[in-house]
Amino acid sequence: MKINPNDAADLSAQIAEAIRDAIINGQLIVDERLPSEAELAEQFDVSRSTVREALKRLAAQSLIRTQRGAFGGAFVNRISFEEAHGQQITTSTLLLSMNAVSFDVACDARFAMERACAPFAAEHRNADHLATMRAEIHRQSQPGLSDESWCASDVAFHRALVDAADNPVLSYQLAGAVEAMQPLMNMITFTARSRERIIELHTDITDALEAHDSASIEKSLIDLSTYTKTLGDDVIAAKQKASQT
Amino acid sequence: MKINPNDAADLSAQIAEAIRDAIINGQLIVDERLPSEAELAEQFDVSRSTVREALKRLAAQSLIRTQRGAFGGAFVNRISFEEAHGQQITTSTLLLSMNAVSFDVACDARFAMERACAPFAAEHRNADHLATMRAEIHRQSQPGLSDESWCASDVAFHRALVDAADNPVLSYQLAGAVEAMQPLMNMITFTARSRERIIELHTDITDALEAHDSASIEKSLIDLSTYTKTLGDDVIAAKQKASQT
DNA sequence: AGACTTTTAAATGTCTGACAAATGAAAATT
DNA sequence: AATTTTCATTTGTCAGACATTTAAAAGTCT
Repeated sequence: MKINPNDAADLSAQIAEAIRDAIINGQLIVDERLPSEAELAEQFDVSRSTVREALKRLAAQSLIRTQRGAFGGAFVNRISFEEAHGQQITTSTLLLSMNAVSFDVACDARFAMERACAPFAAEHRNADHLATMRAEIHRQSQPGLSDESWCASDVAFHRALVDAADNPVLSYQLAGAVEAMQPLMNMITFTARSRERIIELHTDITDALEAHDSASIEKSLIDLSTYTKTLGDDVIAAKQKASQT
Repeated sequence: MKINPNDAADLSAQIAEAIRDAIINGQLIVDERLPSEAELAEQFDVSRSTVREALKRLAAQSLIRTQRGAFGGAFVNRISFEEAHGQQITTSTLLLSMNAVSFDVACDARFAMERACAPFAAEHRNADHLATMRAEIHRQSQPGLSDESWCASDVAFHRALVDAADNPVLSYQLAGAVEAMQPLMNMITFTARSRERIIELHTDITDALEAHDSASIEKSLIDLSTYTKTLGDDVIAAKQKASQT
């Protein structure tokens, strides 16, 4: 492994990149042990601190894990769906909150992706998924539920729908999108009437899922998306009106 | 900012987490300057090296950027779609290559998400998108095109379709999924006949897009998904047969 | 006064050397 | 044979030093 001296970036960034490339193109395989920090320092002709900073960068991306002690060291990490999922949520959440993404755009994206898994969910859903969804609907129908609990239940409901597709790649992508939307959804204050309408649609979705009726699931999701956007627009309109006075 | 001394993790990981939390929940806003490394070291009561390792972790996630010199320092970074996209590709690519995701599962996920943006693409596509797609189709139809160039052109084609939806959130999510699939797609050796069939479907998709016909786009995408899975299964079957003899 | 150059202070980047703590293998002991 | 102890290796942390970069501040010239 060599580093490009022309590159203007920091040494630790260059070294991290070199190792990352080695992992991506298979020169370093899962669970393989990297040379010790001292050895890497010698190989790259830098100090141990610089190597350590490079390794921390890789650790932050779950590309390696480290273990102390004799026969410890840095090992190439098999990144799990769980880890990737967590990183995706962090990234997506910040992306949405920092880039003034409009509620409509985010909503469109979210429900479009959710709709994408409808055919698979309709085919692979089992009793557990249906039970989870009905349980969440029941919770949602309880009066006096706080906005926070309502939103958490909403996430759980949609998470179950996504998981019903029984496709880990879809679950990882979609659950990330749904959870990243949470801060935006929390903006909305759900009135008793709007909750009622959403519960109706949730029930429609669950019924259609039980009936393996993909088209109806998609139709209800479109309705839900439209309705959610309406709620969001109302909140924004109310805010603008308030700021004008 | 305080760190939890009960936590068993490394100090640098704890500090990174504390700062990350401060960014996520808005205590640190975009472009705000963090205290200098020396000040952070004092605040957290650790050495400067430890603080630096924490900052490198955050930099690896594009949460901060650093600038040298007087009035330099670490600044909260407004993460761009571009950066998020790059990270997503790295993560997704490794996730797929390291976790033995079956070709069918990945294919299903990819085309399902692409189908999700069909309605939006049908509505928002402009002449540029169509021109890009037709140009890629033309390139694909040239004889003697290497497998690599073929795949690159395929990515560009689908990228244009996704971008036609004119939804940055969808683009970011989907383009990541499409590109992450590339290493799996490269597994397939496209014969002249299979290329011909794919070009046919690409043309159908482009025609439907031009006609604002969302349903036809979706239908062609399903056909393309089915056909691609067939090709993948053939390769796998051929490999198994070869390994048995 | 305004434009240009030089100085300077502050900050990150890198290096060196040291010690602490963990950990599994090997050696010693019972 | 089982248990305990020793020990070498490796990461985690610290302290201090110097190099490099950078923009503001001070100085200089027209």
